[in-house]
Amino acid sequence: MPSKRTPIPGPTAKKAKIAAGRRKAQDLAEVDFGKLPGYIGYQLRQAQSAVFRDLARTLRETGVTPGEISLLTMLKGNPGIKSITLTRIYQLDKATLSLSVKALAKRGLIVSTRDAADNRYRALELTSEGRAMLQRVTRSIESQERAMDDVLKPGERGRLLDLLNRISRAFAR
Amino acid sequence: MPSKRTPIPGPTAKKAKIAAGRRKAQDLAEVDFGKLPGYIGYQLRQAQSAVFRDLARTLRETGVTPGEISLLTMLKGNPGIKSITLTRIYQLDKATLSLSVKALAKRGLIVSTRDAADNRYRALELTSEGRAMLQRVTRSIESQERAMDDVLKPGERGRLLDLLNRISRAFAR
DNA sequence: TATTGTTATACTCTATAACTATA
DNA sequence: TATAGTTATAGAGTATAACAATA
Repeated sequence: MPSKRTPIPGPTAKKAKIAAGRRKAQDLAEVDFGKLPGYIGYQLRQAQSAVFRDLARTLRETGVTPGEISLLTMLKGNPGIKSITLTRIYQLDKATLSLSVKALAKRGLIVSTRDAADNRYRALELTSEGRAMLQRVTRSIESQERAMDDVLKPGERGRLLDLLNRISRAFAR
Repeated sequence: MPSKRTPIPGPTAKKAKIAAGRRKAQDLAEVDFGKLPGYIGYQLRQAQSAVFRDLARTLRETGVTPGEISLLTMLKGNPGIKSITLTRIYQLDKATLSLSVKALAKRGLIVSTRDAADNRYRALELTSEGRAMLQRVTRSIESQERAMDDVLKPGERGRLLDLLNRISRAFAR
């Protein structure tokens, strides 16, 4: 004899769940965001965090972060580049970059060798493993970029890049 | 009798410093960014971090972070809002939001009171100190937004907000 | 003295897991 | 059982300070 309340969600439970979902959506629709949506700073943060979250999901099993992809790409285009140059580009403290370099080196993706001309420097380079990894994660990046193109009309990608670039430069010191 | 090397930088030292500055700028100009500048994800991160850094500088003495400003604004427009609603909006774990709420409450900017109808909920509200603080930091936000308008042509703000919004929604799950 | 880089330490933001209280 | 919230803990990512090596 079945009990009045079955552990298997029946039609009633299912309906309740859908109703709860609607109620939540309704709650969110009623929320007043004030002036926030009109702030570029706010929309920038929302977009950046959505994109970052999505990419992190895709990259999870590679163990490479979006920031590390930038570093690997810079090393590919500029073999032998110095840490100090990268700190200037990304406005990072040299201690911060030193840790990233150490982590990438430990995983065998990059090597740092002493500069012959000036022994204070270390020349950073991709290993062949690093090059392979970069190729792999670049595919993820570019598939994400194509997903963005799906919500952009022709010409809008270029306009967005230009606008973002001008905002960056307005606050670069 | 003055030593050969004076601790006050003379014209020679000044020239050397300028030359070093030029050399650095030259180094940076020669860097190959590869495909990075063509990625929306990359430009988004650069812009967001430049804007965030600038705002953090302005807000330093208030002790309020950009994320906390969003929360305070939401509480102003939606007095009595529940934590759980905010976690859905900002895709944050309830534990993360609990810590933010605790920190703001400790500083006397918000209060959380038990909901009479359903005791599981806590209704969040601004205190008068919170309202005053929000007014103060909103001035910083809006002055930063005006600085952005300086690099935007008429109509571009609206277009940028729309583009960012579409990117956010493309990756919201 | 100035520059490059490393290490120790700490702070912020975030998540996961285990928990309590309530429905 | 499900939901709201808290606490403990841990992992990124970042900065500051002190240091060593080199110029």
